[in-house]
Amino acid sequence: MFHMEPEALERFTWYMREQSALTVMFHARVAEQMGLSATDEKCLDLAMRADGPLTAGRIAELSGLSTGAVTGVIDRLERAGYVRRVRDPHDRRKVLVEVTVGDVDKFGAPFEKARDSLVEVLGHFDGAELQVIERYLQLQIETFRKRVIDT
Amino acid sequence: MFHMEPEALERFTWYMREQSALTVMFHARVAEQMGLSATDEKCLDLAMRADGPLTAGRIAELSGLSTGAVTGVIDRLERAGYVRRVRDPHDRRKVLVEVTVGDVDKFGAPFEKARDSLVEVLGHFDGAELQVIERYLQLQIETFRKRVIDT
DNA sequence: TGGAACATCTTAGCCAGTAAGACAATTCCT
DNA sequence: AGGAATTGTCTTACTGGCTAAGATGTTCCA
Repeated sequence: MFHMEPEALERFTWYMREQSALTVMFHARVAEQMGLSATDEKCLDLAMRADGPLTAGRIAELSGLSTGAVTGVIDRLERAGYVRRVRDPHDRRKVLVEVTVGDVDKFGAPFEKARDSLVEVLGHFDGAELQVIERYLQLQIETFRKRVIDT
Repeated sequence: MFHMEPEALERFTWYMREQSALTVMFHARVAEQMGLSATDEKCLDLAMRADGPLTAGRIAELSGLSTGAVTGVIDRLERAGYVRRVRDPHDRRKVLVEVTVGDVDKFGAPFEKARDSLVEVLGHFDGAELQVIERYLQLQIETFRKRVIDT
């Protein structure tokens, strides 16, 4: 455990904040590019990052929207061709939201640009350094989720 | 320059994506905690991260909202006590939006938790490793802004 | 000085959001 | 097994923020 000077912590806080703002802008770009509202893109992202298909109700929970709003979201996503409604064969009350776009990472210029810039950034580091960065990212995600989101 | 295996790139892409989703959730938490909509919080964040006070019009540009919408945003932020309207003495058409909350980082539990988890994460690295991470963050922010946002 | 350009605010109309309840399927309980 | 309670989604009525267009007040410049 290394003790950190206050100025260093301040710098890192600034990085976090900056990264955070850029991320919000990025999502706005992606949504615009895909012809979706921020809300719809957010829900689509949830559906894509999930293991299996999500139910409409689960999307409501995860997104914080009402179930009625989610009905509208899925309507629009379905009309735009990004997802498909499938009734759950085991419980026919449920509606499974299946993402129909094979590889959405390939969808839209912002994703490609993001991927490119990631490659460019990582190209500046050697193997040992990449290990440090990877450890940092894993720890950061895990800790942030545990301490900030899941509470 | 180090050549990267495809699986490693895939892992890093996943980290980016995960971080991105967590960030969006974080902003939602902050907004909720402050009693603001996502839009209002986004605009307040813009005003806080700027060097000097922003004009209403500049906030419209940066946020992508119409000027009419920004009028409403500032109304709500002002009523909630986060900002104050000040007419620009040099150009009295302009409205400068002054953030009135001294240190907004101290505002709300989510910010504190985020700060705590940052300290916790960084505590797992020694000085040399922190330098690598800092270099990574700087490069990441700079590259991402240049390649993804400013185009 | 008078008109064009500019910055913000106001207004009307629209669309997405919530809350409450309807409908359909499932589960529980006796 | 059969009716009641529960669950999951959709529908409806209503609210509120957003856009577009125009009004108002200010500055710039010929």
